[in-house]
Amino acid sequence: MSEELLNYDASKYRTPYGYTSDIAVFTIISTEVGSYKPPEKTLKIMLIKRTERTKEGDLNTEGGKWALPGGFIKPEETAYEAAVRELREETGVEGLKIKHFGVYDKLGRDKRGWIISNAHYAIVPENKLVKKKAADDAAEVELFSMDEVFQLDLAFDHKQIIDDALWFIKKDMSLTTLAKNFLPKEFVLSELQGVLLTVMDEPWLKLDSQFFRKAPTLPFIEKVVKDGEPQKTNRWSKNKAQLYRFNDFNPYVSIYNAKY
Amino acid sequence: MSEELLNYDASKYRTPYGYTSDIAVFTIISTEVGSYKPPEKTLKIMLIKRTERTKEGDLNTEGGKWALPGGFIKPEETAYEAAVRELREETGVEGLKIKHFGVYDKLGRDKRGWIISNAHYAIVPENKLVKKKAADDAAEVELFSMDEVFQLDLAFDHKQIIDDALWFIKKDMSLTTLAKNFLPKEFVLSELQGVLLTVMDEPWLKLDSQFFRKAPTLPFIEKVVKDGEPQKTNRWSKNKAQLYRFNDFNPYVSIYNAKY
DNA sequence: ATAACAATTAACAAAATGTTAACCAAAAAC
DNA sequence: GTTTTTGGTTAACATTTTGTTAATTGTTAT
Repeated sequence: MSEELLNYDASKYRTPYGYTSDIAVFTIISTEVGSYKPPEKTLKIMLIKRTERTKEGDLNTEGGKWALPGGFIKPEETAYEAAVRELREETGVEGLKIKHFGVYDKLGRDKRGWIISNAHYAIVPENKLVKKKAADDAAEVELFSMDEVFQLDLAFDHKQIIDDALWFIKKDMSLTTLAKNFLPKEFVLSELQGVLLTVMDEPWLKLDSQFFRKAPTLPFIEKVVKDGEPQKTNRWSKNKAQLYRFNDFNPYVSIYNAKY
Repeated sequence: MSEELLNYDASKYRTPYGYTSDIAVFTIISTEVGSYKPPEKTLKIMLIKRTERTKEGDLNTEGGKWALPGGFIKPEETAYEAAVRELREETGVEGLKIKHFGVYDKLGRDKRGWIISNAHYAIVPENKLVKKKAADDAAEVELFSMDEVFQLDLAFDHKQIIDDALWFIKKDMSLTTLAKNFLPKEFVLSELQGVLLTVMDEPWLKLDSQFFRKAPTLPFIEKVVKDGEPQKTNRWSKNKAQLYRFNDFNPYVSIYNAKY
């Protein structure tokens, strides 16, 4: 560490004006498209609308614009803890996958001064989001598709943050069993396929015959079996389909032994 | 002061006491083990020793301990820019791969107060590090192997940061062409293999016959050809070996179509 | 010369993949 | 109540990619 740290002189080095935790909350919404058809799935992000005025009646910073949920971090908590807290306050949901993916610290990103944002993404299974409620300073909470969100005039640099979040979520979906956070405990292969396709677009995923042949051999999912009987459902289709669940196998891949 | 700034109630939210950028600088050191033998490669990390006392003669925070290079970020720069600057100051090298990988913000990690560290890793090809020089407040600069570093009593939470950095570098080595940052522009397959093995430990990489058959087909490296003639070298061996270089193919892998 | 050695290259059986077609049970249509 | 359609799943098979072992090549050390 350089000179600064040793002879730390607060007057010499300005301290940040604030440290915030922002969360890009993603969910996948299923819309019924007909009975006994797999529903259409769309990736959505939750945004809140900033109030025009503060409680004191002053004009609010970036008021009226849509923004990521989040807020100032208290000294006694970490950004991750703040994200957990904020997410609970905004959506009423706990125990979700939350992950840090970046820091936004460019001077000027927030007109109030030098404010650092520690950005996270979170995955909410769609059924959990019914409990969502507008929080203290949020006039409205709404879900937007990715197409919609990039049409909006977002607060601060939140467009950039969402862009990056989307990139990370795509990457994590390809490389980890992140998909399980979008799915019920026990699911059918077509549900998994649907989730993957909302985020990734590998062409072979769309080819049912290939996906349905390969998927059962994946080491991180397994058939649900009860009393020796494979469990099936006809949740989505006329024909009974095998239920699967994620096990705790940790997949590992590398570009040096992948196929191309 | 803008209107926004006035409405900001600083008393409500304490501000961090400082915002630092720390860099885990990795390099791979080759030690000759005999002529015409591929040298032994070891992953090393660069640490600096904090001085016992500040220039004013006061006891230095965490003085005498080994620490990651880094320092306070100025409001007008981003953490990334600070990392670039610090790395130049500490090693005299520019244009290197630097990547953010985490934030450390737990209260108590730095005894001086609420200080947030934005952590990066950097990759330095070994020949570049000869230019290293002790910087202003660093009594010493030294390279440590991973075994050595975890024996040391490091300053702050830098042990944790290095642990995490190592994890990220392993991951990035598997999933990106990060290896090219450890290698010269044109390299031989055994050099690539050596670099990969210092960080990853996939068993098949060690099997020469498999590695040497697969590697030439990897889409992101290509044979160096000049005037129709494949370029070869006998840098490391008696027999001439084909030179390769990375091209700009961007490899993409996924756990859903990998082999296991 | 010849043995040793690193760096390939060849050969070939075993496994995985891409592709097309068949199968099956339950609705839905007739 | 028979037939058709639909989603989920298997079967079959040619093609490609692996894992493994052996052979080849050019260069030094002896």
